[in-house]
Amino acid sequence: MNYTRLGLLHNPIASASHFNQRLLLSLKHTRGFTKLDDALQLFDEMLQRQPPPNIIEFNKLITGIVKIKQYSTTLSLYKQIKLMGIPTDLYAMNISINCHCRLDQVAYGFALLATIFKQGHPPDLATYSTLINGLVLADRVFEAVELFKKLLRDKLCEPNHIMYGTVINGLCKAGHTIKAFELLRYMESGSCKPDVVQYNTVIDSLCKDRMVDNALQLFTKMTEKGVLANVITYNSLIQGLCNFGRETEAAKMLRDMEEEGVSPGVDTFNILVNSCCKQGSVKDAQLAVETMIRRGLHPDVITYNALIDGYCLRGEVDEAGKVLNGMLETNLVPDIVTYNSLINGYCKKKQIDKARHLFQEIQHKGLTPNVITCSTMIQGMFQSRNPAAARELFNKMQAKGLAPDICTYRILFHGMCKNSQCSDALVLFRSLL
DNA sequence: ATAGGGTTAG
Repeated sequence: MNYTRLGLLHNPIASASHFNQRLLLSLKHTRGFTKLDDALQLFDEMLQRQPPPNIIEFNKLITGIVKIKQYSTTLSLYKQIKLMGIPTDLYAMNISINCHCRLDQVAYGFALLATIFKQGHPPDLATYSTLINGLVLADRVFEAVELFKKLLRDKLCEPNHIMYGTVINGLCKAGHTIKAFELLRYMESGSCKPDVVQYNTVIDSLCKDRMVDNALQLFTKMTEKGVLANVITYNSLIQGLCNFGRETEAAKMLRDMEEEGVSPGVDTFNILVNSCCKQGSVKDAQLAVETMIRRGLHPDVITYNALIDGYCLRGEVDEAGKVLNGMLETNLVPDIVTYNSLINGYCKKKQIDKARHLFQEIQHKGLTPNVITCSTMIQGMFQSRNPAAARELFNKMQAKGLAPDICTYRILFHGMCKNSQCSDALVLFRSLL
């Protein structure tokens, strides 16, 4: 037995995580943190200026903060602006409404709408679009459509393509692709012609509904109408074709897009890489990655995750470890998905101790195991004939507020039965009904 | 001239 080869230092995973800790540390001082800090510092400085800057200047700065999804921060900044007696405008109101909606507080958004009215200024298209989108985000699509209809009926505004797009998106998200398609047709017949965004929304939704041929038809029609497809259009179609085993057509679509002068992006390649891996051909996936690099595109976390998962599914966890090292060399930070794949890989190879080790380590690193992480570990524990440990983790995950999903239960019942605990499994099952 | 909508990955 060669103990050196098994030693921690030579374990790609172990050395990789050491590397990763350094990365996490350096990250704190580069991205995110300081950027927001800088913005906040500038904000304080602006607030103290005499006379204070225009609200437009504040809005500009705050827009950047919204872009990095700091919605609560944004709202507290507006509160400060208000306290300083600086007059706000409709832009500020709309940004605030959007933040409330993103924070799952649509009701506050509508409260701000009332404020706008009280101040005697009419809301604009952006106000309404934001609120409609807020209802969509809250899974209240029916109300979103009702609001939209009311605006049309009462002639409160003339919808533009963004408002139509918001409603079309809502209908798609709620599973009403056909209704969305009808609204798109309505746009085509009216004066506010659909642009590529509305077509993309419906095309993507058709693909997800397994109606790839209808999506392709719509794509053709859109092109005939002179609306140019963009990279998102092609991504949706390529994804749709790959999902239903039509890889050859997907490859042709890739050639077509290039002929049309639309360059595939990292996302486009990720779809292909992922599709190759899912089909079990990690080698082809590697080739796709080489192609993307040759074209000057940089693989991202998703690219690496797909490769790692591809190897792990085949039980080739050592190969996956090599990919992980390559990922770290490019300064990319593995996320929970990366580790879920690796844990799964170890479990598949019956190396439950390594899986456990990784499970511990990600928590030290500040990553939170999710339902998939726990379910994977539970499955591994059953497979290594340790039903007690499996049950313990099952209880622990719930104690930590992680609700088991249907997969967890499937794994649990299957594992218990396989470990001669059929009657216990049945009792547990009954208790769930 | 500052706000609101679309795709992908696990």
